[in-house]
Amino acid sequence: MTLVQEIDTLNVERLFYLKGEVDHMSRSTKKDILLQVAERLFYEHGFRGVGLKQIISEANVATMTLYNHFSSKDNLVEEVLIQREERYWSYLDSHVEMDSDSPFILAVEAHGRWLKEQSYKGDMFLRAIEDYAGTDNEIENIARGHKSKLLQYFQLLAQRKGKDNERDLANQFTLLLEGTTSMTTLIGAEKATEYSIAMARTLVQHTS
Amino acid sequence: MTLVQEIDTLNVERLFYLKGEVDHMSRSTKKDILLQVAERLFYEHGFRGVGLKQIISEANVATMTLYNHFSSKDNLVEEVLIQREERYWSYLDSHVEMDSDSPFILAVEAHGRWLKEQSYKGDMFLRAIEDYAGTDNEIENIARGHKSKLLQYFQLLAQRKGKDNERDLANQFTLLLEGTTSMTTLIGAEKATEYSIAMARTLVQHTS
DNA sequence: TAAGAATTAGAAAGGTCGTTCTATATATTC
DNA sequence: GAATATATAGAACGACCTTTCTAATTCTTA
Repeated sequence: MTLVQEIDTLNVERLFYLKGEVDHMSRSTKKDILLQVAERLFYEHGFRGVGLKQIISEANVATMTLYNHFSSKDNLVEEVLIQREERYWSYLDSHVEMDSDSPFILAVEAHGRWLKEQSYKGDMFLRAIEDYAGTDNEIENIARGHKSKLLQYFQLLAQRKGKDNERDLANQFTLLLEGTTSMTTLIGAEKATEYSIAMARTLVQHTS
Repeated sequence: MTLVQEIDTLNVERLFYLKGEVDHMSRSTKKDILLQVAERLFYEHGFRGVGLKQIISEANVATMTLYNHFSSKDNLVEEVLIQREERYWSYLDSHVEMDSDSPFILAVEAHGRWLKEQSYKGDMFLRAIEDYAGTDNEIENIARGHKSKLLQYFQLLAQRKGKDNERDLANQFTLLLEGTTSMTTLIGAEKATEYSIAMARTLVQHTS
């Protein structure tokens, strides 16, 4: 059982909410295309900066096809976030060898690769929190859920490695990842990751 | 001469661009109110999430008063960013004692106080870069200018303190500040700053 | 007090937005 | 092959957007 799977068993309700009753096998292809196109456009221009017209146009789909799969634009945003989160965790999971000497460093490296391939410009979840905060929206919940799972991830990792200050270490590494993501917008994923790995090594060595 | 002033002399064109020909003494009160209201609303709901109608309504001014002072919404965004940047730098300048033993720590602390008072939720400049990227807009230039000035700031600080790896240190501290800002959205400025200061101390001590 | 500048409320123009509707066409399934 | 589900194009809706216009009013200042 991977670390992410373990966290999921701790948060059963949230997981159920995330996966819903969706049968992944019988998923419509059109829906997948819509999710993919929407994610790209939302990420590039922001949720509010992209209209449904552009999405259906680039997805080569009729208006009603979108509304057949998603009850509203907000619902589309929600599903985009859920899909992106799943991809992020499977990415982290597949790159972090828990029994390694330094799983923390591996996590930072994996996050760096994710940035290089999927997040060259800012963080979609943070953006969702900011854009939809205070509007009593499910979107914010989903995005915040992802972030608290990140904290849990590092906390559990610290626990596994017998660190006594799990909570502090988890927060520091989450801060490090968030900083790397922001820096990617400024100096690119390559350099940002280089610096964060250097910092991570220093932290692991010199934190009680 | 403070460190920020010194950086400004290095970037004369940009400074001139920022300050323009504006005579701060004869500035209209209405304009100030508009800038203040717009900054608050833009920060809370995003540039695209706030309409001019809401801004003029909360500022208690007429539509034409806004257009008398700003040529467009984009121009309003620009001036809001410029004003916010000025406030940020005077904030940092007034809190960082350059001759201190650890000006780096002071800078992190000052940034933390800025977050607590002015940026409880994300970074306005990063957001501007993301929202307006690729649209050939002055807004992105202003926001990116602010970020590169931040890098310069730490680079100059490192240089002053006789560190040999100025560039690396500057990038690492900028990453740290950006991470703190992001974490503020998740766990609040208080705790985020606490963690970043701890990390900063570790870094200063154990980086060549 | 007279003249010029700034501000006012509100309407109007011209767009785009999210969403719904209609009517036709294409797939899928029994 | 009939029945059911899914997709199509595109018009229509009302709401909201930024920007412009008008004409009356208030403020500033010489």
